[in-house]
Amino acid sequence: MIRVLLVEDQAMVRGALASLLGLEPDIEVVGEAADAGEALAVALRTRPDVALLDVEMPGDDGITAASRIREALPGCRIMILTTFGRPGYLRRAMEVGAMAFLVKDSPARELAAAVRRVRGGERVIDPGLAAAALSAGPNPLSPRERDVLVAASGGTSIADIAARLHLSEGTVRNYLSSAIRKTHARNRIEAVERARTQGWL
Amino acid sequence: MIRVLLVEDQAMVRGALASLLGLEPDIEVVGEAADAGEALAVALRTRPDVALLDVEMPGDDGITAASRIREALPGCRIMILTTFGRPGYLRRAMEVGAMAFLVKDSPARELAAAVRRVRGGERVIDPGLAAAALSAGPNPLSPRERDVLVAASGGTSIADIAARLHLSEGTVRNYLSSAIRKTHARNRIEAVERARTQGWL
DNA sequence: CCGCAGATCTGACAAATGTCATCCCCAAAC
DNA sequence: GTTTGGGGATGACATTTGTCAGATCTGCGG
Repeated sequence: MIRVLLVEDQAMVRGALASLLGLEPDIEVVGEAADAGEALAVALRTRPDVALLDVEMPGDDGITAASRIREALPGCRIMILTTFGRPGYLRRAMEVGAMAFLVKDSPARELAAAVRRVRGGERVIDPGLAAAALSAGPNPLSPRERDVLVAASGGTSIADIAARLHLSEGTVRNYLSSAIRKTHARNRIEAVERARTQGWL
Repeated sequence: MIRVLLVEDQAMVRGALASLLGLEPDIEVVGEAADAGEALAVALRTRPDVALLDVEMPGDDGITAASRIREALPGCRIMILTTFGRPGYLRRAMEVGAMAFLVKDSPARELAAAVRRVRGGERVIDPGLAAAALSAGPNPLSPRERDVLVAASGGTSIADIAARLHLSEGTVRNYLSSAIRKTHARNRIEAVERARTQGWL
């Protein structure tokens, strides 16, 4: 039996995935979690062979959770499952030692197959995605530029960003300007958009 | 047997939901579709008792698809399943004659229960969501304001919006200004954000 | 110790954006 | 038949942005 921990914030999707994996005779879902904190706790308690983590969730994301699980249970294999095949996500997932990176719009039957391959020590990564991640290069944003971009999403004004980050307005403008340049965007909103689709935020 | 059509763009989620419903002895998934066009075609071919549609998908959304299915198959009951419990979605779903409105973060076991209740002619709607939809009031945006807001998302400049919609720049500014006022936002980005979370786009 | 890069700030400037008053046209409502 | 509201436009104006050239200060590698 392959013992699997399932981490996904949307309860209905989580239950559905559990039922999907439950169909397989050699796979057993031994734990479920809805967020990063719960994920680590359940992992420690159930000691799964494989942890299957969604990236997008409230609070710390699935890759961060993966990193913590890996520290605590080095034997546990990590699989990342995500709606968005963003290059930056794949890169982070690899840095954290993930064995698989799956996108939710690939066919359902691939999930169990991937779990088996990962348990066997194989890596499972979409070749197209891998190429995109490599050709896109690493995240060009400095930590501060990233902070400012994050704060700028949702239409926050320069003045509010400055207040929230304890910076002068001029500094915020400078960071935004360089973030805009680095993302080849035409304004901060496009910059946020592009950085996000690259998985840089 | 309750014959169900499943419409969801993410293949893995679609497959997982099918497996979840497949566990029920009295429910049969007779068709699957990944977008609005496919949904109508499969509906006509399989004549399901119940169509379970996701809202967010590329191209026409699930509510639009629901409306077309209802026209073509008046006997088919419509259920809407969505990640985001946005008031405007619920309102549109009701206008289109949906019997159920479910959010993906409610528990998995509620899905089959809802399918049965809907087949029995009952409506299934989260009371909290219904209250939110009613208290939020109807969409205050005029059709044109809505168009302009949609075009403005993603950081498009005024000039580009004007070009795309064949309007003068001044007119675009006027529409954006009134959309900003109606959404109680401080700039167009916040306006897009708020309109979107209300389900007005 | 030097140089460099990142973080931070300032001031100045041009361009884009948001607001407002005012106008026209048209169709639906009263 | 007149009021009303949406669609569309113009011009003027204040504010917000994005850009650029400098200018500190810091820690780190050589």
